Amino acid sequence: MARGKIQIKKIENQTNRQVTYSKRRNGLFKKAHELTVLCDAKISIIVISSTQKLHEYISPAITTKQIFDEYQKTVRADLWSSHYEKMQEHLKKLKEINRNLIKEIRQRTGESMNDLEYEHMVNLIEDIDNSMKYKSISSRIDTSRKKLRNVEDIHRGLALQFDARHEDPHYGLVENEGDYNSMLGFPHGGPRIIAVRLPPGHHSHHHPSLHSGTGASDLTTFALLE
Amino acid sequence: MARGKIQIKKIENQTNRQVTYSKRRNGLFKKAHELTVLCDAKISIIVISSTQKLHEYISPAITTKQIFDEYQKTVRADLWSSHYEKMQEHLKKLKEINRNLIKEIRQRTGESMNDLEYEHMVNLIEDIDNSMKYKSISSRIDTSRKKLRNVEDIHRGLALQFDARHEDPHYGLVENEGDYNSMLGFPHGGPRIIAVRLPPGHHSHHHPSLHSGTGASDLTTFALLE
DNA sequence: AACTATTTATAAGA
DNA sequence: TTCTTATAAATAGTT
Repeated sequence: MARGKIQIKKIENQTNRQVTYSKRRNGLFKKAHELTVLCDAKISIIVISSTQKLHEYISPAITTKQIFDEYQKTVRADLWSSHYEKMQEHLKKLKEINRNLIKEIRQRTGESMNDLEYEHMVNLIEDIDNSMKYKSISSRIDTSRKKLRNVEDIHRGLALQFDARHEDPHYGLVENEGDYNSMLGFPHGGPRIIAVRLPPGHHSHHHPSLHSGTGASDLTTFALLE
Repeated sequence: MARGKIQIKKIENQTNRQVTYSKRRNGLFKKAHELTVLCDAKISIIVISSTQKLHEYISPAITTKQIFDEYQKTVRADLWSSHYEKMQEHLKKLKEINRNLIKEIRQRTGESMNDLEYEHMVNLIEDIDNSMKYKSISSRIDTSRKKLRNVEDIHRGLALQFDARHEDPHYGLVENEGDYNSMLGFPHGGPRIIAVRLPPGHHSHHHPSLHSGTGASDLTTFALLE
């Protein structure tokens, strides 16, 4: 940037490169320090030269470790965001499948589900959909996970009921539900849903299930790990 | 740096500071990237604004974690260097004490130690002193530690012999030997030296001890954890 | 390590 | 935010 413009590409001349490295590294650190002072920022710079020598700049009143801890926190938050978005997509798929299942079940079983139950389910799904539009993570994630579990609940219950009658539903079931839990540090599997077949006539008191009470199958789903 | 010079001190106007922060941060990252390309360097920059927002620059083909690992390695190496220097100082003190002890013992016990043994000891100490002048760490540290142990060996043996006769030696014994071992990740205490009193007439085959065979005390030192 | 001719960055204003 | 532009700073090539 002086006495002639240069291209930004590796300087092949070794001596030249060394000189430029030293000059520009100092320039970089100076700029960093100015930014620190002018804007009350905290900056960590670590530079490793082509010869593996290490230089660092660190703002006063902070340590490199502190900055790195902060960085790690943020990265984790970003993972959460991306996880959250994946959850939303997943939910969307489940919602679609559920609609199809409900529709199919209504068509196949006639009035196996009454209008009130149907409304309830649709409203629940809308509710979930709306609640997922909020992006704030931490305070809502538990609620969201519960709702997701409920949707899965419904989904599995319906799918099982459905399977009981149709061997090949031809629905685009979500094949890979995503291993969200391991991303979040849960042991493998994480919170689980289980479906149990109860004796005919038995109805759970714990869980106001949405499953239709008709037909031969009498499935009730339970959320584990509550 | 334009339309008027500014002082490098915190910009009090909030809006202004925000604008400058954004501009200069971009400038800093651009400079960093140029340095990366021109000089084949690896750079990590993490900036935390006064409002705790975090931005980062990282050179292509590397991760922040890798850079930080490298940084930690270097820091550890620096700790080693400083540890090594402390060891050298410690050795110096031990050496001085040993000289005094030897001198004292010679004076007090006459020919309890013959000239050959004395020469041997002095040469050993000189040898240690010389070897400690080399600063390369890793390849020599084990040797050095062994030699330190030997000096401690001698020191303790002499001190014990001496104490056996003089309750108050008035020597400036090193009071705090420094917990080097815990710095180096050894469990507490690390390699130890123990002095045992053997039955009169018994002489160890394992350890050509330098202690004088005269007098009532017959102490032999053993290095543990070999 | 200095020295400068130039390029680049950027402060203030729009 | 983005653009403009006068001016301050950085720096490439040279000594």
